[in-house]
Amino acid sequence: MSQNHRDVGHQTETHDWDPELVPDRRGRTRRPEAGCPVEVALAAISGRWTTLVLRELMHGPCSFGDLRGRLPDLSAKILSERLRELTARGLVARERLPGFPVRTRYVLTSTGARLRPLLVQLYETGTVLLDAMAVTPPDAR
Amino acid sequence: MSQNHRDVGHQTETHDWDPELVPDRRGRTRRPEAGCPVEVALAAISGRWTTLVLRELMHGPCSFGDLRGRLPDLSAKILSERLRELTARGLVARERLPGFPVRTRYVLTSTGARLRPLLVQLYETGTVLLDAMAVTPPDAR
DNA sequence: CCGCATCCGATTGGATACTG
DNA sequence: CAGTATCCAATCGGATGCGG
Repeated sequence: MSQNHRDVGHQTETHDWDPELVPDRRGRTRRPEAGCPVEVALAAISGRWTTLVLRELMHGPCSFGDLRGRLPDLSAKILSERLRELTARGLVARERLPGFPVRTRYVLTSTGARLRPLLVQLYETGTVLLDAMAVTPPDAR
Repeated sequence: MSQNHRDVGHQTETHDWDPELVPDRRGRTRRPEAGCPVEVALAAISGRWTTLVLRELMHGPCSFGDLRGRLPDLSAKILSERLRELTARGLVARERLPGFPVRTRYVLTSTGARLRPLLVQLYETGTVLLDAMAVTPPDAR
């Protein structure tokens, strides 16, 4: 069930596409295009530290200082940059609480929460790769 | 079932960790560390074009020229760079066939094939994000 | 046909210091 | 407490041309 009709439509196709890997036309790109779902997901988590910031927020709302405390080696500049990006992407919301000193909370949006399965899959895949590497050391060529 | 024992062990912990998100100690890092499974998985697919090259190889073995044909906007330099990286990571194997001109085939290793669920999850997550964006336009702040 | 070498512009990450 | 401003080094992606 792999080699089939090459003879339909206007033969613009160059391939047979695996329907699990590429279920619809948006995945049949010849270049890294912004509209491709894979690129969208990668863009959502792109940038160093981003997955760690998301991990913290998955555990619940955090203030700027909370995040700095949990990720002490992440500079304020980068943290603020990441939070701005995530906010711009609609994955995180900033809540300013009244009073003094200013209190701010960062919370995952419902969209941001939907990244959870991806983070879990990243963890699982990474674990698999680590195990495979242990069996077949990286330089067994 | 969220707030519990903070009083065990030597209280080096700062958190309660979500066991689905962070099943073991390797995920409880304060920095992007090479040993963290999430970093390992991200490193495996890192680099522009990498997921596209993997997508092609998931459909079966390819020669250098096959890949160039399928991804015409990917320059030879970058393609060769990506293939070297993937090979060094143990995800792809290079097979040189005898004869002239030289024939080379690139094939996923069994380890490389295990990236499939990650690529599928990236696609699914991207689709979810695209749908969410359609409902709540990116600039609805 | 299958690549590598060189060069270069753009982007990224980070250290440091400063403000409301 | 919650960030922004500047500056700088390193990395990355890509165009072009050469070699086995």
